[in-house]
Amino acid sequence: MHLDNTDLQLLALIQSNDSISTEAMAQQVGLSKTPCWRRIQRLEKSGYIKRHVALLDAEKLELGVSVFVQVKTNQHDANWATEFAQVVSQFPEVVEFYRMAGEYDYLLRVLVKDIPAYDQFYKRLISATALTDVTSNFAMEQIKWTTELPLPQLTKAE
Amino acid sequence: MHLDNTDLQLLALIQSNDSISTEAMAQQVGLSKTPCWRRIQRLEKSGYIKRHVALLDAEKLELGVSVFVQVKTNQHDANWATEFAQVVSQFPEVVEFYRMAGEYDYLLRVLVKDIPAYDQFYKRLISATALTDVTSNFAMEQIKWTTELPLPQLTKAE
DNA sequence: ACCCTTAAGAAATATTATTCCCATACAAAT
DNA sequence: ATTTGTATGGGAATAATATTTCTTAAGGGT
Repeated sequence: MHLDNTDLQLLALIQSNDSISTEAMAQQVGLSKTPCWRRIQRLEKSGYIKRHVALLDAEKLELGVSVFVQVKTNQHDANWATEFAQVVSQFPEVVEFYRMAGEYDYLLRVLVKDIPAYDQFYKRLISATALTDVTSNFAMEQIKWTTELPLPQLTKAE
Repeated sequence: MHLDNTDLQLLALIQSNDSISTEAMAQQVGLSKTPCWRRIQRLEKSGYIKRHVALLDAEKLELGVSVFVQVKTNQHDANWATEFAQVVSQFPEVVEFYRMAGEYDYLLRVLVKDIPAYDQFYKRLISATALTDVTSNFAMEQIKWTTELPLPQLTKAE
């Protein structure tokens, strides 16, 4: 499926602000609301738009501490990996979870209230997974965090 | 400001799915739509709800590669740090950016199409910041990624 | 009992989303 | 050149939803 300039503009708009009405969006991209609405429908059905969510204030909700957890393991068979992915993903505190190339095997971002809360989490993690080589790195400050994908710059003409 | 169980339920709901109508939300938390709507307004005005966004499919948009960049520096004065934060935040590819405790000073998550695209980014980053100690770690697989905060479990009675 | 505050809900209204119908542009086929 | 099909846009009507308005009930303090 092909995305033209207008589609990209709409995606850029909607990933930055989803409160805006179809009519207002239409104006911004130079369409009337019907074709604009249809394009967004199409982007949703084709999966470019995955979901609509509200972003909450982590600080206000006492979840201001991000901890990055590096995991090394010597278990490398597929079954173990699947099981491990399953178990770790269950934890709501684990908001990001990657399998890595290089130095360590997995990287987690864990979101907690404070250090003691992290310690609680850590103990649960260890007992659930029997990991041994786990390094925790604490973030002091979140300088930037965005859900906006770096979309390609729009071409002037098509 | 105090959040009761219903507020937390609403936050949990809306951070998971913002397409749902006020009426449907109201049903789920056992309210009629007016008080439900008012609670959400209140949560927005008080800042618990920061914004409403659409989440796009990074794979489909050819932005499937996450690179974690660890930065060490010996510059530690406040002016330099402010300037650095500014410059790095400008890059749209930098979707997360933390100041860290411990081993390294900063951690970035950079979102790119592929390795060559990362190399392009890397060169721009280096020339913009004059950094020397930079380690790049590539994610092979994104096992979990969510914007949903781990909200406290709801209490049975208040 | 009385006042005051807080929160709920029903109904009315305003706004927005969605559908329906038609128009235009362009390309391929005859 | 005319036709036919396909893709895209837009105006107007309708349906759904958000927002306001008004009213009621419950609890706490005097």
